[in-house]
Amino acid sequence: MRRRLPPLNALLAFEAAARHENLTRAARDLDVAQPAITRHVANLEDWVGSDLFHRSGNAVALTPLGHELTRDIAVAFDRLELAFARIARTRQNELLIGASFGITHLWLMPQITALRDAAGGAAINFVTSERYADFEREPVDLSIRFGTGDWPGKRADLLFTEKTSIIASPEFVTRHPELSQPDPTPHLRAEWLLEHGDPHGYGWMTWQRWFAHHGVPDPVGGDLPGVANYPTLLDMVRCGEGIALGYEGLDDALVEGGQIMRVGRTVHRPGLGYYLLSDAGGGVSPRVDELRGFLTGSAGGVREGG
Amino acid sequence: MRRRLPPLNALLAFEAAARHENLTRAARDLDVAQPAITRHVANLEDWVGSDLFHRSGNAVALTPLGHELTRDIAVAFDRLELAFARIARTRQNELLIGASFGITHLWLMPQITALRDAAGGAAINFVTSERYADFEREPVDLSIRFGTGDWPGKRADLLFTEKTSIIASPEFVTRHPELSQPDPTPHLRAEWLLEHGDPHGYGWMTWQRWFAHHGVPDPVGGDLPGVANYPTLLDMVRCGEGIALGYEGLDDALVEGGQIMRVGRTVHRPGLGYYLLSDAGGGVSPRVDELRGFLTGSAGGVREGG
DNA sequence: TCTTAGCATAAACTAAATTTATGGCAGAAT
DNA sequence: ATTCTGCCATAAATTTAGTTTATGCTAAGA
Repeated sequence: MRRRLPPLNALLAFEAAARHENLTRAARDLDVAQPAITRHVANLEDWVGSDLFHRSGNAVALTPLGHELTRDIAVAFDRLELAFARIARTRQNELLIGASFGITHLWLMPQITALRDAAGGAAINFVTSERYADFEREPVDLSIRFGTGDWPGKRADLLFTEKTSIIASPEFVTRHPELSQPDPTPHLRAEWLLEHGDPHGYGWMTWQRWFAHHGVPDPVGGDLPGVANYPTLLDMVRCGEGIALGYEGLDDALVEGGQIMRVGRTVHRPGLGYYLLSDAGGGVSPRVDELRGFLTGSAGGVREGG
Repeated sequence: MRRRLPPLNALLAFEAAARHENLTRAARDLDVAQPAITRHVANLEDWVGSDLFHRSGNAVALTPLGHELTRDIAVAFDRLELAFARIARTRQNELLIGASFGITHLWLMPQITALRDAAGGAAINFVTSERYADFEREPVDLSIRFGTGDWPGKRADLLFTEKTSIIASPEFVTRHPELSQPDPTPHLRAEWLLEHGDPHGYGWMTWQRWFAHHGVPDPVGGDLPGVANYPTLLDMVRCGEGIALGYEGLDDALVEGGQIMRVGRTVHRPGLGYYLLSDAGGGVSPRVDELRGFLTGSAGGVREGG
């Protein structure tokens, strides 16, 4: 198994040149003289066998091929940077966890003390974002994501499977008796619906999907304006501003406290749920293993379909 | 935005050394003398600030840190290799599509001629595997995967949302009248059930999930032995060897031909489905764009919830 | 037309990578 | 025990790849 790779330093120079679309600036960026870049780029073009830049006298512009390569090279370099950034943090006994606002505030924060204990002295930091792609850009040791469990190259441990139901404040339900029917879905009105923002790409349950699943025509024409994060959404429901889709595991505290209630039948989409992602290899930092064990245990050791 | 990366050639040497856990063989692998490797590894260890190998006189063994780094570095190099492999194929006017056996045989092959036309002269090749992770190891231009649409760094176009139902041969149904009931799920017997192999990780509908979704106790204790691929599964159902879960879009031909029939209610898990994956940047090869356009169109231009 | 920004080329130079040569350590074989 | 073998480390010599300095050319803008 012998690798077939171009000269790596040429890649570095090319990537910088592509980033700036300007060889001189790339040279400044990398702290070398301009002809060094010229040479590296020419070298790479030679290796590839095609031009990566169009030349027009005093300027360069990426060819389509150059564009494609740049993306792939940048991704590879990003990975390397991340890997080294993460081990640097590990040696400082820090742990970074990535999760959405909802998971962070509604599930991680309430058990923060136990979490710190489980991490055995490591400092735990969070990076919260509604865009899971962001976790690929941070040196996270663990992250929590919604999906099917299919993340190539990652270990994925199931935390909870998705179980959703309509949630509303008790006042809202008494004001609208149709919500107390066995299946309130056909009676929902567009103006009641509150949505968690831009979740289509992750397969989260949306109102659109809710109606599709129930075979009921969607009372909303297109997309609903989304609330920025899930805790805010729950707050709005609590205050009676409308109804939303509640996730078991995230709305439990409010339900048990009687501030919101679930109406109608709970929908279970088995195969979908929140997963705890970590590095596939495992065994790197015992801290990570401990924390993973604690978190999966804390989720109730839920098994699929359970 | 200045990158903070270790000397790249040192990474190359280290990765080879780690792969072999033997500096001498790494040197042979890279066609250099052994001390070159020693030097590079020492160099990298210096940069990182920790040992990556344990030394014991005449042998080396990776430290945990070394292991972790190796994985990450290898992934990054794999990406680079793939990127260059792909552009090499592109220049030979070849297109590579990755898909499961089921998708390949039941959906792509029947429209192969149109496909070739859409690709405008490019040679189309397929890599079929039931393990989606394999597509990360091949220089595919397009791939078809089941999931939520959340693939960071990739463009994902929805082909079909998941709609599943129980399928059986007409003979099987007449032999077992309970299958003709409005909801046959509670009456299914464990010995009838045929399963598509090892699909848990992708969120595919399995019998376990089917029963969980219907709130019916699973008649099977644990896992069912899986049939290796979906076309075979359909064949077995057609021959009356049992019943299975049929995917709309894949079993259509057999259903329309009357060789199998769907019984009971179709389950729609909106948010899950087959997606066409391509490079996020786009615009690289016009062939790819054309083919993507053709395929999404061929899937009926299904929109979510439709 | 002149100026400016930017790339290419050539030749000189430098530093980094590599090799050759050698020594030492550990485990296997005698 | 002793020898042999495989393997890593170190040092000094050497090569090559990367880099710089110097310069010329091109196109766009003042």
